[in-house]
Amino acid sequence: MRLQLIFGIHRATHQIGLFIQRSAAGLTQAEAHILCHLHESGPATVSALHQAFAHRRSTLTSVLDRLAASGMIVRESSQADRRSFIISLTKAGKSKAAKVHRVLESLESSVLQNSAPKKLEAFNELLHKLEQQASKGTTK
Amino acid sequence: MRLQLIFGIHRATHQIGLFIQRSAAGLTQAEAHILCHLHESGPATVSALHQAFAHRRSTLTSVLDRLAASGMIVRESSQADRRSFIISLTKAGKSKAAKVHRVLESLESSVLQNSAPKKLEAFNELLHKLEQQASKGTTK
DNA sequence: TCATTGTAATCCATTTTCGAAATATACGAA
DNA sequence: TTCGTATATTTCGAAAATGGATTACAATGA
Repeated sequence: MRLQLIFGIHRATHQIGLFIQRSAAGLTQAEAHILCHLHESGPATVSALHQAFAHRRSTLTSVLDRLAASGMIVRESSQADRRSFIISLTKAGKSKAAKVHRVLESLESSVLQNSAPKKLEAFNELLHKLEQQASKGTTK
Repeated sequence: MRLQLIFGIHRATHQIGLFIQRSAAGLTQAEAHILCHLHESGPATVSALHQAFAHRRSTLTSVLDRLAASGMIVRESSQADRRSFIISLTKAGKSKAAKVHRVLESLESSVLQNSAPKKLEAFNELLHKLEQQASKGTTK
């Protein structure tokens, strides 16, 4: 039997990475994603970003270090839980994030246009099931 | 507007990576994928693998180096085109590949079972469109 | 044939990602 | 309070991925 989901997802991920490189000069795929997430959902903790993308926490630390070094984000320690940091976009970060988000959005919409909503639904359903199954048995 | 496809794909990729680590001791996600591909489709050139997964060629070289070093694959230069190498599984590689393939297959089938074929179709359609759009404008 | 251009894959230096251990804070129970 | 355990994040060194230059071969046209 042929693997039908996994290979495609893997290839798509790489292709998206290449796309980001071409269109978002100077940003890593991870960096672009994080900026976009912050753009969409506002300030977030490292944990939240971890949940959103399933990077390793230490990977996130590096990515955030880079984004902070280039002035895109700031870390402020949360007063609700002083172990946590709240990551938020700087002015420069907001502008960059908006730009990248626009590009990715147009990529998505060019895929989704003329496509029945049912299809998107089915796509997300399978993807979600896959994530669940893959993370089954993981306590954390 | 919210990104609906890209984030999910990214997260799923990572999750699959974690899954592979847990179930295929000692293999990288990339290594596992390559073994599975060879298992499914038989000997292949580096280019073919490149097309299948969209890794950078230099990345593939490293991955293949590792797989060769651990005795999973061999490189034989192609006689049709002596610039190319044909990658094939060794005995040990075949056994490992079959094992990993079985695991990933069962992951997929647990996702696909009880799921209308239409859904898989829709999934692949969107994924394929996405790849196309993302690689648009790329000569190579 | 020769020169030119293109393709396949690798090598090396650099960047990114990661794992394990460490640091700091939170929280529940004795 | 004080201990023990759990959570949030970072640090640091190592492994993996990458970009650019390089080598080797192929293919085309004069």
